Formats: sequence, C-alpha cells, structure tokens
Amino acid sequence: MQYLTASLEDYLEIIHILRQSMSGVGVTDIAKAMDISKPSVTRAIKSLKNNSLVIQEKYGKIILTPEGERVAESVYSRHKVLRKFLKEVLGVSEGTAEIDACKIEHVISKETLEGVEKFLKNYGIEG
Amino acid sequence: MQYLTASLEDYLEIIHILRQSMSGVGVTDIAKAMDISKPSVTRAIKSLKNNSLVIQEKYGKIILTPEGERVAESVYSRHKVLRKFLKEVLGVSEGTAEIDACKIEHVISKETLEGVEKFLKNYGIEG
DNA sequence: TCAAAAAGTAAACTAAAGCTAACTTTTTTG
DNA sequence: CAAAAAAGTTAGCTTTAGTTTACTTTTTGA
Repeated sequence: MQYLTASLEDYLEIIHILRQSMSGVGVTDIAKAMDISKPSVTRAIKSLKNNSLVIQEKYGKIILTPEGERVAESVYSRHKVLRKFLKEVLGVSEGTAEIDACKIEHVISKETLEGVEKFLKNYGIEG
Repeated sequence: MQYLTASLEDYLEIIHILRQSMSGVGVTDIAKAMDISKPSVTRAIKSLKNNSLVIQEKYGKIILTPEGERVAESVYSRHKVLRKFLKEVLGVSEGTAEIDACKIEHVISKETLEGVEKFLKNYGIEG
C-alpha cells in the first residue's frame, strides 16, 4: 500500500479515533461519525480489506491491522500537529482548525509537515 | 457558481497563468502544462463554459470571463501566499512549497488563509 | 495550393466515492 | 423464543475526472 486516497485515509483515521472510546467499531458507528450512508462505509471497508488495512468478518466489527493502525496513526498525528499549528500559531478558531487540519492532513508533504513540527518545537509549543 | 472542484479551480488557475506569457491559450497548452490528455482538458473546459467561467468558440482559444478571471485570481493569490509562507516561514524547499501550495490552496478556509496573511504581515514579509 | 502536421473534439471506458432501495443477518426485548 | 429493531450488505444509479482511440478542423510550409 504505497498510495491511499484522502477518503480511505479518513476511514482509517476515524476507525482509530472511534476505537479509543468503544470496544468494537461497526459500520454504523463510522457512518454516523462521518455523516455518510452505511453502504458507502461498507464499500470503503471492502477496499481497505483488499489492501490488508482492516479485518472484518461478514457482519462483524472492523479491526485495523498493524499496517492499518500504522497508517491511521500517521494520519491522525498529522492531524493533531496541523490543528495545533493552526490554533496556536495562526490563531484560527477551534472549529476551523479542526476542519482545515482534516483536509490539509491528506495533501501535505513530509517536508512541509516537518517544517511545521520544527516551528512548533522552536516556539516551545509542546506536542 | 458557488462551489468549484479543486480540479476546475486548477484549470482556471493555469489558464490565468499561461495567459500571462502567451497571447492565446489553447487546449494543448493546458494539457502540456498540467500533464494530462487533451480530451480531459476539452471536457473540463466544457464544464467551465457551462458555468460561464470561460468562453471558447469551437476549435478556438480559451478566454476567462470576468467571473472566471476573478476566481482564477483568487486561487492564484492563495497559491502565492501559501507558497511564500511555506518557503519563508517554514523553510520548505522551492519545489515542495510549489507542490504543497498547489494542493492546500483548494482546501484551506478563508479564516486560515487570513491567519497566514496576518502572520506574514506581522513578520514584515511583504506580499 | 494542397498535403501533412497540429490542434481540438467525440465517444466510450475506467475508477473512486457518494447515494437510495431493498435485501439479509444479528441483536434485542416483551 | 419469536417478532421487531438494528446492523450490515448488495445492487444499481450518479458525478467527477482521468484515460485511449478515432475522428474533424485548422494551420502551416514545401
């Protein structure tokens, strides 16, 4: 899995986040969290399964594979760094920081992310 | 025209940029600049025509309408602000700044863009 | 001036990602 | 424990945006 779409990255991220507050993540949980239909989720999960990023028995809960977990954490980490930067450095509101971080996290390069992290570190804004 | 896809914004932007160094912008110019096929360009132009953002007679050159020009300039302006910020503030390389600006310009909110502009102004980095 | 090259278009295919309607399976609960 | 509710899936539609192949139109230059 070298390339993932923004959409599939979002699914992994939300599964990761939901997992932190519930024992098992299901299609309906994801659909509600992302405000999309259940069939859309089912199809996305199928695609993630094909890429060995999640495991799910038919009608069962969705579990991230180690690789899926790795990708999800990577995306979520980018999200948190960007959100912090937008809020603390650019003075953007909570809500906008959340929304924009969620979009920028999918398109930003490694180099720019590192620039952001370096900036936060230099200014003593801890992660 | 309240909402434009990232792709269509890119077409408007590239037409605007090409126009600065050539008298008439054609399908082939755009295809080469964006490294995509000519039929892809033709279809995108058709969509922009439907939205009254460009004018083109059959087999003719492509011209931005005043509204198209307004949108193109808005996108390109975002691009320049972001590129400058990435380079001057985050210390990102020329090439990466160009690439990332080109992606972030389509997803960033007004509020965050204003935060970026304010930051540049505060630090005396002139536009 | 007319034939070849270049430019532009049309048609049809593909993939991603959303949707609804209708179905099956599982869970809950009276 | 069986019926209803909830959860999950399937099938088929839509849009966007890329592709290739094959066509038409325009431009150019020997």
